[in-house]
Amino acid sequence: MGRIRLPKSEFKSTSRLLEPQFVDTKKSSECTHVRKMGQKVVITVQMEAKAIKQKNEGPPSDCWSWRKYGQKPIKGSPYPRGYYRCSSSKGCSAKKQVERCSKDSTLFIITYTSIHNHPGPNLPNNEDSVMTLQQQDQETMVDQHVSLEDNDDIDDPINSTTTTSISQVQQEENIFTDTFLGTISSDDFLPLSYPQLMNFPKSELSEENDFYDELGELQLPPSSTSFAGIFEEAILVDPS
DNA sequence: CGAGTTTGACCTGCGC
DNA sequence: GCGCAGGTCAAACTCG
Repeated sequence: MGRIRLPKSEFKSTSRLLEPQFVDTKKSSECTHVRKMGQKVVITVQMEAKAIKQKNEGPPSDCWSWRKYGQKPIKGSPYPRGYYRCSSSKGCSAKKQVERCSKDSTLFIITYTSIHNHPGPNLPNNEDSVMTLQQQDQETMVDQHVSLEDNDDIDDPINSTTTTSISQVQQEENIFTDTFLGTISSDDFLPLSYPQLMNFPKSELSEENDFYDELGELQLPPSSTSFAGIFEEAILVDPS
């Protein structure tokens, strides 16, 4: 496949600056898996084999719109890892990686990095999408484990001690829905609508804000300001 | 025609 | 410094 690339200097001055990576604050002892990610959210989703087949082996969907921008075979795993970027909003830096567990092909490991700088598509005024997602949820999700990674070892998120039990998740969901959503059923609320999953610590949010401050020309819409407020108020899951 | 996917090349960080 | 592996880019392609 023919390909024309910008010179290195040109390359850096364009795309790289537009997509800042979280600064890795840890030393080189950490695994390469997370070398460029400051913090991230790892979700493991188990799907029934039937559901996987019905979805053409695709990853479980969530409330956001994602655009795939890459796929790489992962050493030691028979399944490739897919790289997705948020396409719900222009300029959103949210990304996710989807891979399947090498030991359990029905288990999807979804890693979210960066935060959305815009409201999600299934806020309370969008009941249709919520219903659709609820149906998807019931259809495919057998179990969900959620963990908020704080740049710790995530080599085995499935067995990781940082994994939060589903009951804890539901408790947090109730808090969230009671406070912000009101009418939406917490039972069926999908992972990515879920505030603590996107609630990186404030330091990270301020880093993100610093980035936009530096850009100067990229201004967040008012709605995203309140969205960030939601994140800051949401309960943070204690991985321990 | 626009949005999303595929896929090979390229970039970068890390270990040796 | 070199090689490996992970992450990203972007042209070509597909789909609705």
